Amino acid sequence: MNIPAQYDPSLTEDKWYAHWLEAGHFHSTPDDREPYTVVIPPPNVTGVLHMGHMLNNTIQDVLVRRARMQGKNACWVPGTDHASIATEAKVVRRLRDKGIKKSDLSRDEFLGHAWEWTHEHGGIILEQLKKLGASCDWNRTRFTMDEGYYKGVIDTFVEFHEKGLIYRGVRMVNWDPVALTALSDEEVIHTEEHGKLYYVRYAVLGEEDRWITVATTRPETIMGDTAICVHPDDERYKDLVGKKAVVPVVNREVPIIADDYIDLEFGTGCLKVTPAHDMNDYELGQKHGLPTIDTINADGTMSAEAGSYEGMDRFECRKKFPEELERLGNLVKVEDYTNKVGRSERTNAVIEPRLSLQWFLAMEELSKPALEAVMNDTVQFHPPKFKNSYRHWMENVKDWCISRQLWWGHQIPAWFYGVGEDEYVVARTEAEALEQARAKTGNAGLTMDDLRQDEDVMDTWFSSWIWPIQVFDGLHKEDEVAYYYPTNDLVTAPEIMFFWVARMIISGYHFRGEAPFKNVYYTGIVRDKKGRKMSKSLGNSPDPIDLMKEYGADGVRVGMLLTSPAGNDLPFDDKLCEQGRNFANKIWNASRLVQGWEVDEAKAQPEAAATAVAWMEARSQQAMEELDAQFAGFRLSEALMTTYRLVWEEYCSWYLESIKPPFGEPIDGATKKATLVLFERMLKLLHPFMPFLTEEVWHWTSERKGFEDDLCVASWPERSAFDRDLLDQIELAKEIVTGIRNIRNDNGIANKEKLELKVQAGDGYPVHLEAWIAHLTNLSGVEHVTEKVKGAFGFVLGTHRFSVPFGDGFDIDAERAKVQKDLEYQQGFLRSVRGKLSNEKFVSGAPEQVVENERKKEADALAKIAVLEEKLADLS
RNA sequence: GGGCAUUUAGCUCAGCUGGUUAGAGCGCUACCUUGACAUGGUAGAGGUCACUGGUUCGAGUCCAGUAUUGCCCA
Repeated sequence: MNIPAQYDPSLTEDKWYAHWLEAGHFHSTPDDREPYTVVIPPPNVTGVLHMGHMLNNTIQDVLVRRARMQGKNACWVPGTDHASIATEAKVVRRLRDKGIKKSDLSRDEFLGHAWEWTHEHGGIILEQLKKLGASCDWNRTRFTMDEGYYKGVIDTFVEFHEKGLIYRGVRMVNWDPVALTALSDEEVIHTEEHGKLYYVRYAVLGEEDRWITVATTRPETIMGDTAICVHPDDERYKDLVGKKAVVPVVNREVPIIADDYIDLEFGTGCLKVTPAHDMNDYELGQKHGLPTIDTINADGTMSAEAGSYEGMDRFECRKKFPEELERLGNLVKVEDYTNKVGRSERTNAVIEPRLSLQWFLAMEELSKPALEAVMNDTVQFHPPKFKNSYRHWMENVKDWCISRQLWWGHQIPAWFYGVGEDEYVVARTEAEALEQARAKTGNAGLTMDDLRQDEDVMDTWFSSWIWPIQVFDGLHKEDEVAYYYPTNDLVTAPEIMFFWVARMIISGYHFRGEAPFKNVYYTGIVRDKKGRKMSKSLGNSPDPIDLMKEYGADGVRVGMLLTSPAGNDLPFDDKLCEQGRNFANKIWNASRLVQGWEVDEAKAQPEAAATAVAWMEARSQQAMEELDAQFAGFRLSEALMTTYRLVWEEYCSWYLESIKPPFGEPIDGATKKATLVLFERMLKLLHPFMPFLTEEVWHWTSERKGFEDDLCVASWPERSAFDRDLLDQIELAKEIVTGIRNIRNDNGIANKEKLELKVQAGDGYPVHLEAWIAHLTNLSGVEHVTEKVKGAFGFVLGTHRFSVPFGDGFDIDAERAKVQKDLEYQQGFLRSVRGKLSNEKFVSGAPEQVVENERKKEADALAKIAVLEEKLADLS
């Protein structure tokens, strides 16, 4: 076989992905096996793959592929999210580019455009995931607005409404004046921004030249003031409480009230209370029975209540209004000020707290079992540090505003039959709604034309929170959900712990009485080299598809996982993918080597090879033991590193070098056979991380007859007892090898030149490994001696002493310096050990085992020092 | 402002219940090319474990404080 020296992923990846699909390896149906289920965090339907997806889905695929090989019925359910606000914003933008305004369209016309966009761009991201090798069950692909799913969302709404948990209410909400919709708290991003703090004085009614001064960052809301508030203990203003102040410009008389909410230190200690435009003021207003005057329209312009400013943008008004205050003598001073400003996650518009009538879901009772489940580890968080913030949020959970003033999404199934805000019914279908409305009104003549459905849609998360149930149509039928639910592992970003994870656990308990998954693995944020979050606007995110073209999907997968412990940010660097690609190439070449060996069945197995086989057998078992622990703890980076070192360092650098026959010679049958067994084990361990390359070379190692022989569905290697003593002995033998190589290196002795080794063996010297050592270091022979060897390079390991007789012209000074350095190290070591042993308290206080250990170290160090001193004397 | 984390080699990270003068990968340095792979091999250098105090026979590991960086919440 003529195989190129370099691995070319483009020749294998598409081929094997198509092969796996054809074989149906990723498709799952319920059977007798233990299920292993993962539901994908559904990406936005019109999104494209970014580095965050790459990380997230690589992790999921590693877990799923490993489970599949372990004989579980692995089911990874893919799908997409309709992403109400994000998608609608994109559609609006596209229509605007075509010169169409959303307001010129009917709801149905707009939805037509949105569906068109969805069909055009939807699913691109799923195709991209296939390039990554994601082993999803594509037959199960769901969309949060496909027919069955839509129905599930509506049913959920109706059920909670029937239980009295969904209600309508006037609340202060986060209003996005650009998207013209309410947002949940989680969709608002707070950042520090520079602004100004305006000091404005209000005349106190009935007192000559008495003023009360407030500090505000939002002077444009002054016209909506309905009180001035001071702290009840504030001596400065005590006598003013109960009096009235006059709001400048609009000349409204408002009460001066007292409340301990006020921060004495902030500004002047006086607060203007504007219940219509500030969350806290609203609560103060409720508490003190203040009127609410709304001076800002939904689109962010000033309302009729703002008098001559009507129609002016709120930020323009913020500039103009203080000018009028100054003319009137009410503006005291203006300071520069930095404060937190909330902006819409989607449109970046400054959020306007706004009173509006919205739909809410009462959360307090619902969330209790979900809090409990995480705190008692029924649902385990990885890493567990996230339990803290989860608890904090769940203990302070607020009612969920689930309505959005958008068109793209699940329309709220409420129909109004009258003009009053309470004159509505909630139903699964129009027919049901009509029936209910007739019953409620007693008017049997009511028709659909008399009903008007609520214009709003539901928050996107109100559909994705039932994802682990409804991807199996679990709200409507039991067959599949009973088998696959609860799912096993969820892999997601901590940013959406509240949006999504917490709510899935809540809905899981509500609908199925148990949590939707057992483990939640939180990935970190992918950052660039400078530590910045990767984002489209910064343009610092590489295109994953380009990366996969350059380094291969396997290379990128390895790159993503190399430095990403759970919950830690991933400082991404192309270098990591390069490392992954190099690793792929290494495996490729190791395969080439093994593949190329001719076998001579008559040839006896060399002792060195037999040793190597026994050692590699034990070493790979030991690595599998480590891997199991690492996977159990979701320490995937460590698991990858364990596999990486096992394959590269131990299998390639030590094992293959140990068994390699001399150039041009065949290998003996026993060694070749054992090597193939070991190599297949390596491929299995590698497969979850590097599926394409491993599947390719898997098919070289032996004849594969059908789909069932694919590595993708091969059985995970079985654990068995292994020879730990041999592993320890080999570690010592490796040090001997290194010692001899060092002598060659330091003295410029070529590898071809045979050397003689003389050994003064101490206790536990691994004499049976000598053939192996000799093979790796090209020795002419090993001689055991009892006397010290003169005229030789030497090194000491434990109580064993090794010498290599000098050849011609060696550097005696360099050798002496080396011995001297070693001696100093040993003397320092001895001092530290003796420091402990001479400490009365250590000897009496520390456990016997520990003291014993120190005594042994002391003895070893003394022996080594004696040898080194002797050696030094020889050299002088 | 409140809460939670972080701080160990040039970089990215391990180091579990305190007990080898601290480990890995990458990078770096030296040497090595007819031989699986230079996307490689062999070897090497590199750390007062953020700082200050404390507990202990013994602290990277526990406690307190300070500083640092980051995240979440208000």
